[in-house]
Amino acid sequence: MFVSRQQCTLRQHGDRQVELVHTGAGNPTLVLRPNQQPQVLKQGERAALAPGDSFSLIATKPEAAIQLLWEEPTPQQQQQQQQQQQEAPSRQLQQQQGRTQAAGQREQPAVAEAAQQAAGTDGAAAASAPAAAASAPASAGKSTALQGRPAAAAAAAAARAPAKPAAASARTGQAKGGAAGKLKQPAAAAAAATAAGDGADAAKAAAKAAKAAAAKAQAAAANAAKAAAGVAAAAAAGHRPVMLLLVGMPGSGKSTFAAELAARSSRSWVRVNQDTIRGGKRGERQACVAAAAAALAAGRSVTIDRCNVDAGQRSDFVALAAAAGAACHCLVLGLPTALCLERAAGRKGHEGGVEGKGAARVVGQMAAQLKKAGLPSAAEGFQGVTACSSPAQVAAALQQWAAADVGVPKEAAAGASHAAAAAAAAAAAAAAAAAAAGEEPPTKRAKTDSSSSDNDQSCGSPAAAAADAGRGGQTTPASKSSPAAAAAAAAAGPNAFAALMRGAKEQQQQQAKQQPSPAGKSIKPSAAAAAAAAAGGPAGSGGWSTILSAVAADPERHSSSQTIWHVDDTVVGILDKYPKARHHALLLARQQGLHRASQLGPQHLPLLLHMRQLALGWIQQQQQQQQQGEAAGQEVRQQQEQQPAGLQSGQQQQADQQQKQADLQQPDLQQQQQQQLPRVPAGWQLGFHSVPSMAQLHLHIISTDFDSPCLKTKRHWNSFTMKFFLALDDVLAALQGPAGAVAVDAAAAEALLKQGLACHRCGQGLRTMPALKEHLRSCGC
DNA sequence: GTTCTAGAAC
DNA sequence: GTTCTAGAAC
Repeated sequence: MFVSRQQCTLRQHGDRQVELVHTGAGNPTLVLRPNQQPQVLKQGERAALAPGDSFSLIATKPEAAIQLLWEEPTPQQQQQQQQQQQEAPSRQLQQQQGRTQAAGQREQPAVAEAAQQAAGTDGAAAASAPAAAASAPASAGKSTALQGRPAAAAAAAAARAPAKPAAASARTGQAKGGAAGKLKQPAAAAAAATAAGDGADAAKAAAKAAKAAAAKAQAAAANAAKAAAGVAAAAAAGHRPVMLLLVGMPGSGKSTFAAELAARSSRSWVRVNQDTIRGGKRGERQACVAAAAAALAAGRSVTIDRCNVDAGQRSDFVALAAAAGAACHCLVLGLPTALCLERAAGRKGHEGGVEGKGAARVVGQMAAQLKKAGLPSAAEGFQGVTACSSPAQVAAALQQWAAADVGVPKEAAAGASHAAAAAAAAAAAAAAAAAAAGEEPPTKRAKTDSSSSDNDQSCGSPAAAAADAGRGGQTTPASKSSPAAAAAAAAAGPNAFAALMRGAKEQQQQQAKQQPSPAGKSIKPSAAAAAAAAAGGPAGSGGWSTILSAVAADPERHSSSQTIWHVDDTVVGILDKYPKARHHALLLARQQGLHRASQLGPQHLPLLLHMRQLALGWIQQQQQQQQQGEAAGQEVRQQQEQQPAGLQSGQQQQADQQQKQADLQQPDLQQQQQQQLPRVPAGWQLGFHSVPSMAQLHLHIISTDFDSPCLKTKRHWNSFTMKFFLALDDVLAALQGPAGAVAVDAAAAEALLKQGLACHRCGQGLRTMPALKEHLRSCGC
């Protein structure tokens, strides 16, 4: 199987229409865009793109190729554009400043830049698909094409090209580099003068410093006041703004993350960047604080896109958010220094001038500062701190942030249709329950945990916070002595699955009462269930078998339950009511009538890839939570000391170790190199049951420890360890193969469930389930 | 999917 | 006697 996925953002391209054109050898390429249905692009087909579109390309075969085409403007249009640019550069700058980076770029076309990069740096990738060049349509003259470039290469080049607002084009040479170095803090000046023994100057400097401090306090108070009013108004309208403070060295992808988040999220995000805060030029931190306050005042969420290397630099923003009543989260983009350096050195037109040969010095300085300062801590006032140490983790964090609605109050989320409103509501409910029971809410608990170590990291990703809150509600049920506590406990109590099971039964009973038979006797529940099953799907013979269909059809109805961890237009993620391992979740397809893997076809590839991405994100959250629970503060400090980059976490070490195990388990390195999708971590498996008991296609996400009291029977065991379990990647391969389908022999699959028990690791046969479980505990295989 | 229970296995 | 399984019921 070959699946290559690349993400990129299309920059403004004048007023020209931009299109993706498939020029490959007949293998479809998938085009994914936020808030749009995935599009399968076949040979010769085109997809129109709007300026600022963020999109992903998934090439399903190496020879698949995509070209970016655009209509050349007429001379008259060119003249008109030039005139507009000459007349209103300042207006353009102002407009750019107020927009997201992804949507506001009016610089040179990304496609052209991508082509330049491809010619210079991506020759190998381009050369990997000579067929694409040969098959490129002769459309020159009317359009300009990236001739001979496969989709993956084009997308990779575009993705590597750093996003670049128009402000950068207007930046003067004077603004580059050391503007920040010329700034002096009043307090520092006063201290210096005092140390020099200059009494009069010292007094002047002290007075100046005091005046500056007073002015700063006054400005902070004013900022907080207007921000608080905006946040309160937005909250009343159902969308409480949040602040996301990014931490990372140049080249770590902060700006790209902010732009992508703005493009993908249903929230309205404002990106505050210190490099462009002063009319496109670098400004002071306080200007960023003011801009953040203005964003919150306007009811918008805000990303703080600057290095934010130490707690001191972050404190003003945290204080602002706290004063305004907005949740403040921290995301650390702790990518390896070498990678950041490579990125920074290779980019052109960076808004802060950190590029080319000069980038090494800046990146080095920032790396040293970050290492010295250590990881941000929730104790600084963050609701959550998420540390990413690889591009894959950053991508997962982006996906989570784009999908989650952090900070949405419960009452607002109840009627919201946004993806993770349910999770946010669950978190709020669990927090209320914990508070009513005299406990700290999850967010405060995170602070307490992290306070055990200055450098401890807590993982406060949106969904992780919700999941954490959910578990808290389960393990520490609230007292029902007060109405508030009872309501909260009801919201955070038994999960949706249990409620649904009860609901289905009650519904059957009600139907039986309301529809007496002609003889005056009630219809048996089993008859009603059979009717429901016949209408709802092929699986099962009771009402329970259609429960998942009910969740998939109407997740909002069950939004008070913490078992729902993800909702979007195509899938719903829930925790398995009866987990067969320490970690076990399900991703439900929402398409009606889609019940089992044997119904899948190539048209479902976007859905399955989407599920795969979500599943990996959920796994990462579980790993983070596990790491958070296991890691003592001392261990974390030791790990940080061992990592030169200063940001690589214990979690990454664990991931690396798992990756090594995965490598050992998967010796086909060539295939792995071709397959550019992130791999499923060792110790986890994703897949479908060949013959599911329950209707509605559901992907199992399960850890392979199989350590759970709910795993009781031979059927349970074999359903996850035999070929009865269809691995997602095998399903993807089958759908891309000649058959384009998953072949399932139901009778053979059922027979597998009755075979003898054997350890999934060492293969040892065991006679009974208790013997197997004892073996799993003691064998260490 | 789980729970219940009769009966086989030990 | 207890433990465990398999199938019916839900």
